[in-house]
Amino acid sequence: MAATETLTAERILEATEEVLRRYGPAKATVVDVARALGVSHGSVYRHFRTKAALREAVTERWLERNVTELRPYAEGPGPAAERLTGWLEHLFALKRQKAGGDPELMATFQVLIGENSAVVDRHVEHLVAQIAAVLADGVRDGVFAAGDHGVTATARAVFDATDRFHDPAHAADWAAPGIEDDFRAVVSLVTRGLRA
Amino acid sequence: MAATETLTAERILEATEEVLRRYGPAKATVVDVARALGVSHGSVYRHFRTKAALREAVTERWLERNVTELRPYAEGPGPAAERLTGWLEHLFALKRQKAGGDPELMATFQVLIGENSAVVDRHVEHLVAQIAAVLADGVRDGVFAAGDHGVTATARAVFDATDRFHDPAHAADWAAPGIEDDFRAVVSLVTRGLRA
DNA sequence: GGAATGACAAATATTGAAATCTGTCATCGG
DNA sequence: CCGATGACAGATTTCAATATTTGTCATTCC
Repeated sequence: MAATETLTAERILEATEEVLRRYGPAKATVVDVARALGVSHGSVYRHFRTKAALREAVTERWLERNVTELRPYAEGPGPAAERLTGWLEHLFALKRQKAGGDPELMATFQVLIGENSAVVDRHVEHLVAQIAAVLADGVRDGVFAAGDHGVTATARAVFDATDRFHDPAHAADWAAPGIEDDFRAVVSLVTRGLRA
Repeated sequence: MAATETLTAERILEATEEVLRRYGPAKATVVDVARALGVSHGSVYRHFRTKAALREAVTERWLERNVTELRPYAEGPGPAAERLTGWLEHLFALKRQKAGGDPELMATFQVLIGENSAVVDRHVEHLVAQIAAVLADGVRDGVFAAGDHGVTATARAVFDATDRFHDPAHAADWAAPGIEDDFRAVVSLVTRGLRA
């Protein structure tokens, strides 16, 4: 039906996301994706060497959106301390919203995450770099101390310390009552630890 | 063969642990446990109402050992700051050792953990209480600040912030190079955050 | 010429019948 | 009398036959 438009990697990725959303990671097949696009599955293989590569590309796209959403905090103006808490709160809110709003989609996402740890590692690098940018501003302004092992190591420590509030592995906890308090307590502990 | 000894809950738990170790969580059956003890499976049901209850008891025993191992840091003498880092390091070392030394056993353990979240929650309470005891000593001695929301909330924040280094969900990461540095960076950040 | 197709082999997943396991309980034996 | 037994029904798991999917490639079509 959509055979009029040319088949691009982008269109295949959109269809794949839709198929994953509808059937889940276990049942979504390349044939399903091709059917959704009204083409033969052979055509999909022209754009993606394997099913794994296709799923990896979807995962990458998905994660990339988070980085984009958080960029304002990393680059935006304002005091570094507020930008850091804003960044952490926004990340947690994003994740919680996704996990709470559509648990099945979150489960699908978690499977993809598990399949593509290399992609995830690269994504974590991006996020840590965003934290590091905020920390660097804070150090420059004298509100944060440069950590014992450099800003990047400290940024990673901030990311690791808040792991429970952004790692999909903990998504099941995010609906628990009191999780907000736990989050605030950790953020408070971490920001105290950063103070100059 | 061991039919001479009386059948106790304790002996059943030992046999169950052995069976779990040998066959893994998916294959370990109540019949296997009974066979290992040389009794009928009906006898096992005299001591544990269900297979789930049996597994829960094993999980509880397993976790209890950790609490015992860490008690010296919680109660022992010495400066609170050193006891805290010692406690955190010992916990991480314990977990890493188990995960690295016998990955299959760790996987088994992780399945049991997942099945028995109520038991795990109680166990976490115990661990947080141990941290809280150290923090309370530190506050008394003037080396730690009482957190904004009380010692227990702060203790939980310490536990949460170091989650990546004790939660079995992250066991796969514990063999990565640089994990030691990551751990030290988080502990450093946290202890800074606690200082009076 | 270059993108799209669909037949095909090998790998993977599904299915349903057979086997095993869980949990109960009437009976046994010390 | 009281713990242990094993036969049993219903639930779950296993296994092997069957069907689907993945990935390739010679051929088709624009």
